Amino acid sequence: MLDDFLKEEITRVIAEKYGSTAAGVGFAIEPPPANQPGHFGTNAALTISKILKQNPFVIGEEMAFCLRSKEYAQAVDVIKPGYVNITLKNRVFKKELALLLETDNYFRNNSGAGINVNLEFVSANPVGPLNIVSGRAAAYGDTLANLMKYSGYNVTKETYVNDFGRQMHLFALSLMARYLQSKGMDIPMPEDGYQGEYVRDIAAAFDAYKGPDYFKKMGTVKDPATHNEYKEFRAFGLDYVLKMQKKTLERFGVKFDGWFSETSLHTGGDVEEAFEEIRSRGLFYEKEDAVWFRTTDFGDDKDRVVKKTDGDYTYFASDIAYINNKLKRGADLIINILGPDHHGYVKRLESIIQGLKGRGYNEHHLKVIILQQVNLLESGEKMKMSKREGKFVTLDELMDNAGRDASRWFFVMRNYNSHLDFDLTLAKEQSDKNPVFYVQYAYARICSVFEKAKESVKSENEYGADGVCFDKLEQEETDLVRAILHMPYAIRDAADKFAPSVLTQAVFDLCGVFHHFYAKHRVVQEDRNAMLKRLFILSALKKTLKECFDIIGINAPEKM
RNA sequence: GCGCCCGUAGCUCAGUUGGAUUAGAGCAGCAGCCUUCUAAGCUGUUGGCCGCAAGUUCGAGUCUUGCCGGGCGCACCA
Repeated sequence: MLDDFLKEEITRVIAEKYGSTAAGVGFAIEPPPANQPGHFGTNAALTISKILKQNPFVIGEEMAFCLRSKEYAQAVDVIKPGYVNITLKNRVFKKELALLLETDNYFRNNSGAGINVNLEFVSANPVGPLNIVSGRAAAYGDTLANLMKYSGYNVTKETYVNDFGRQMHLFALSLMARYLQSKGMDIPMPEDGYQGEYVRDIAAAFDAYKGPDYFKKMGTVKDPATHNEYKEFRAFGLDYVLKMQKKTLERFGVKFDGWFSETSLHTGGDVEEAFEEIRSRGLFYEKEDAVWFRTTDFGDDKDRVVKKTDGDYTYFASDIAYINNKLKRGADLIINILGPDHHGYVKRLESIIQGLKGRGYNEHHLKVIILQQVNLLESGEKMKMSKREGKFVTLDELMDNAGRDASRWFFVMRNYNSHLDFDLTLAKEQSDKNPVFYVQYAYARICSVFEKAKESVKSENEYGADGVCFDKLEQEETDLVRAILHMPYAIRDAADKFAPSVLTQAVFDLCGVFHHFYAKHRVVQEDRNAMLKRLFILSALKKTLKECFDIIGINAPEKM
């Protein structure tokens, strides 16, 4: 990466001239503003001037003097407060592009080498179709997983199936009621039951699966919750919904390494094992016949019940066991992606990891990411969603209207701490307002250029690094090359910040630079040297975009 | 009342550990560009007391405090 190379070079210069203390101060490498010279600029002189207590401009001049003698430097300028801008020789760019084209892992880095990450996301109740809130989590989590893999992390993508508690129970009762109603029985839906139309569909599927004799066998149903057949409805409903959710996610391009059942934590002894660990640290106590976790030790508002007076475990108990289970499976870093209604839960999760592993465990071991809410707009109006009432837009419906690519792009284009407005009307239009078309169009255009070039260039080898001349580059060519070479940096940055939006932004910018270049310069043309040079640059761009699209999980269309 | 997130252009958002005498994009608005590799594109232009007020600093959209406004959460529910 060129950014890294220059950072090392500048650090070396600082160390030689001003010593190791100054070299330890952070600084930025960034492209200078359009009206300033240079390919890369640094504010290093400004940041170290604080500890050196010297005029930053003088420091900048001294640094520039050292840098000018380097073989890669064409020119070095020092600008007003003390910015040092480096203009690189063109052959440096050519060499770097050649490297990009030759290496398989050019866009990868090692900042997360050897770290096992358990990345949990979606984790929806298995009681219905996935909605757009899960959609945002799915797109975000999947892209983050890809980014972290590019940074060398060993990532396990996992989703948690809440098949143990009250919601599952209500769903099973709802299903049973719909089934019995379809048989003409006057069975009311449970209070807070699931009213969605899809429950009737599942009841019909149950009926088809079991056959007509099943109903006769059931006898009179007084209390569905204690009826003999309750468990069968529950099992069937769970299985049906999970298959449905898996299908939706598959269509969305998201595949989990594991679907983890909450029930298995209770049947497999994980709960007691985890409790033992926390109890041994003296963090549990009994009060009013319930067991409490002293989470206030870790900054929580109040202590939390893990085992109720009636002997049942709370949902929090499952979480304790689940985190313990993840640790046992070798996770060094546990990432939880949660919905906006869960931020009160962060302290509790942090308490768990410290209760299990001891104090001092922090965000390097557990990172909770709260995805802010998705507002669904229709013609600019906010739509209200409620799962209970069965009024919500499903992820499938979204894909029907907007397509997978636009949906995924929209979900990750904003950072996780921003509310996301998703305008259905806009997405349905599939118009140029949609940024995903802008970037895909760039890719299709490049493919089109290569198609056209076949008429005048026999073999791809002709525009390999050896066959092209970089002595002279147009401004738009230099801009394009710089934008391409910035991408590995953007990928690492996006992973470090858990922010896929950094990548979509960089891709969008890169495509803008390309469209600008395309409008100004022809690729296929009489001047053979210029043509080959541009084909060389575009082949690097094509590879770059393809990799970025793969990370984001969108298609790279050759024609549009 | 307490806690978390957020207030930047008409709308949706960028703005890296404070720094380029001019705060950036996209959409919307206005004005242009297709005998030439895809006009889903390009070019130009309009539009900002960066919520308000103090403080720290040579320097604040960025840090501190207070206030105002919006969203969400504060269960022996999940």
